[in-house]
Amino acid sequence: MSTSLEIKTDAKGRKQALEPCLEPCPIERGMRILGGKWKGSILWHLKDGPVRFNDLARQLGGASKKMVTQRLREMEEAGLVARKVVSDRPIAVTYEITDFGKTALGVLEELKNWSERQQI
Amino acid sequence: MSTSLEIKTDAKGRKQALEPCLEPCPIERGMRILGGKWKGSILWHLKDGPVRFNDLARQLGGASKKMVTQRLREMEEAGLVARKVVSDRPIAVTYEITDFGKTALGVLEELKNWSERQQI
DNA sequence: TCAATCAGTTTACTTTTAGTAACTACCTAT
DNA sequence: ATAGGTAGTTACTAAAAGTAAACTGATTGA
Repeated sequence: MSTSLEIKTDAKGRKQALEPCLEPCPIERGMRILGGKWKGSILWHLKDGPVRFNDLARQLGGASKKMVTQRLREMEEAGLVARKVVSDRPIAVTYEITDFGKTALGVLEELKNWSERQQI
Repeated sequence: MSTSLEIKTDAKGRKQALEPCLEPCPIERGMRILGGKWKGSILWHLKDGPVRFNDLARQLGGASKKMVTQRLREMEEAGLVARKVVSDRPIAVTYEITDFGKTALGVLEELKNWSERQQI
């Protein structure tokens, strides 16, 4: 009476999944790119324009610099953000969202709206 | 030249964030509810109707029963899924998505579509 | 000179998560 | 009796994620 069509019983009566969710199913894959702690928030903070490292760390009050650095590196590697050295002399670095990063904003927008609908 | 309006320099020249992202900002809150490993996939598998524990574990090939149990408990507590004992005698349990759980499907749909657009 | 800013890095831990594999306990069919 | 099903637990390990706080090394302003 199970509604799932994906479980089959073979000739010898053994059960097996026909379409086991291969480890990188789209939802898991997406979660691994956007789902780390702070990643969503970082991307969201960059959506209106480039932000400098320390400003970002301050806005994410609660995340340590190490965390922010680590996440930014991962996100750089994933192509979601770009690091730009604006000037040395007084060294200045900004992080900005890439075109690819922008494609993820829709997901975050949905997530944000959804969270906000749950009043707690 | 920073584009962010949220950083202010006080009377003594010290910088501070005006709107630091309070730890539970909507995006982080949402991620904590939907973002655990396997949670998204579990919810997605339940979207077409109730599924039994072992079927679910099989479909999530890769997740151990322990993981599946743990996630299901958390999701039950969050009100995303409901556990129903269908029969004892031959014991049978199904998990089904709640109305609240259904409100999260939009987010997952977006995430899934987004992931699928990145061909890798 | 002293203090503070920039953008991090490093150290030294602690906590959380994920994972395997074996086990419970009960039911059913061979 | 044995093998397989149901739905989980338990014990233990390994890896990942997180923390605070100190430290670079250069610059800038009082």
